[in-house]
Amino acid sequence: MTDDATPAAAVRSRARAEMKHAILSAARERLARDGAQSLSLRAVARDVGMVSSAVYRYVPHRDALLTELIVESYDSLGAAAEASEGDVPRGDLAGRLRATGRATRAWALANPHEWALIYGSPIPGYAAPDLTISAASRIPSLLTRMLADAQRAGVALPDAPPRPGEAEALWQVVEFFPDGVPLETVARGLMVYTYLLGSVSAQVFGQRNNVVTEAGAAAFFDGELDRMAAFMGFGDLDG
Amino acid sequence: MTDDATPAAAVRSRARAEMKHAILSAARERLARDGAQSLSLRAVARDVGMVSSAVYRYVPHRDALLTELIVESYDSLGAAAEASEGDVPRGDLAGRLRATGRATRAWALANPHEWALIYGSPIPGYAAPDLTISAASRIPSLLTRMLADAQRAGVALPDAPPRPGEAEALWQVVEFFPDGVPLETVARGLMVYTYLLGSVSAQVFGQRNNVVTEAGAAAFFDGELDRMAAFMGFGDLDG
DNA sequence: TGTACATCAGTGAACGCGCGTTCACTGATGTAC
DNA sequence: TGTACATCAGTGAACGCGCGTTCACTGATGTAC
Repeated sequence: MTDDATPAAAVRSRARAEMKHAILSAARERLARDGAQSLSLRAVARDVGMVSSAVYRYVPHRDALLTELIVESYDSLGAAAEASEGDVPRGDLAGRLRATGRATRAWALANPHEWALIYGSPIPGYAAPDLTISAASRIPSLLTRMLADAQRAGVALPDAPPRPGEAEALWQVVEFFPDGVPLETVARGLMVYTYLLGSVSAQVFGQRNNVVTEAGAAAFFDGELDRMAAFMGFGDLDG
Repeated sequence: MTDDATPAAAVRSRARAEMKHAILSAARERLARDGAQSLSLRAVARDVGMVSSAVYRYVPHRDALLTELIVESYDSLGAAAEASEGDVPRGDLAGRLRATGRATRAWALANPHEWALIYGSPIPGYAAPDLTISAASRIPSLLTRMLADAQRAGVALPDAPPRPGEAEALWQVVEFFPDGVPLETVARGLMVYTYLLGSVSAQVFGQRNNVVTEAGAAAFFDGELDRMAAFMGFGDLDG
């Protein structure tokens, strides 16, 4: 991408990259502090010590800035979850799910505005480009890998007679799984993912205020994860 | 509240009430069309054919308008869910859960901005007053009533050895249940509620685009509800 | 080595917009004597 | 019955703010001959 044909060009393009990085950092900090609604190009320009119009040398428009932050957020969360999950022995499926869930929750509580940006209400007028869609897949990938590993290891995965319409509804998800994973397992896998996002959102967005005590929130979330692991056929907590 | 001591005063207070109603209607329409972000007092004033400052005769400030819309939304959703759930025979617990879930989903898809207002990312700078908290309890009440009915009817509710920290975490929820409902049931009940909000949000906010087919979304949601019913000990789909 | 030219990051002013909220006011209506 | 007064919904102008985006420009730096 960068034109490094001459030393001077290399210097220029490095400076450009640094400037762009500074802009993104400032935007990231704004987002973390005030949320996506107050993220304006003018504010970012101010933070970085520029006149607002100068930012347009680096970012074509406000939405592009948002897109970059969305991708960064997905990646930051994905990396955190992968790191935690990777520390668990491959055979401990419930442990891998627990690590993924805990890392997701911890990241979300530490970065509530970023969480809201990627999993909260859609931003009016903003259409997420395809770029963001692939960045969103790191957590789902962890889950599908668990299920694939489980199947390879011969763990008995949830199975049941097919429900009407479900095969059609889920064909796009089914394609991500190796052959032979039961449809029931695919459906439950998507449910576990749905549950994970739902529970973490409930916690981050304050929907559990006056419901779950602050002191007990982490312990209850562990319980939720273990029950979801049982629901998924990892371990036998479900009795 | 209204001062109807004289006929004239009655006319005045009726006119006042009508005007306030018109303002709220306009605000509700704005919210439904453009979302909470674009809900401004000035826009509402325009819609209702007033100068912006006149609205202050009826609404003390923008946040109060938001609060009224939040309460209205909770009530509208609660009424819809109660109506559907009420049509199901009391003994059919899985059916009651399914009706509640379907009504919630239908309401949310029909009123996505209202859904986002009450269950989406928090609005920056807005602190929900207590008023909204009680309005939020109609759906949870439906769920606790199902569980109370189940217990009264002698249905075997989920039970398990207590998990560390969970009794402490959930004592505020436990208080809503009749004595003798197992802690495991309370925990799962909260999980079903969490799941309901999470799944509906995922659908309303477009997080299932390219995941679940549009044609199959309703069918898959039915499957989710049935699995949650089984998780709750309603019926024996769980095997 | 020296000069004319090209590049391009950053400036500053401006356009046109919308917002929440305040304030002194008008003018219609009803009330009290 | 008639007049002075009180009430109060709605007006219009203003304050002070922030936003995204455009555009002609300056001035430093590097390039080509």
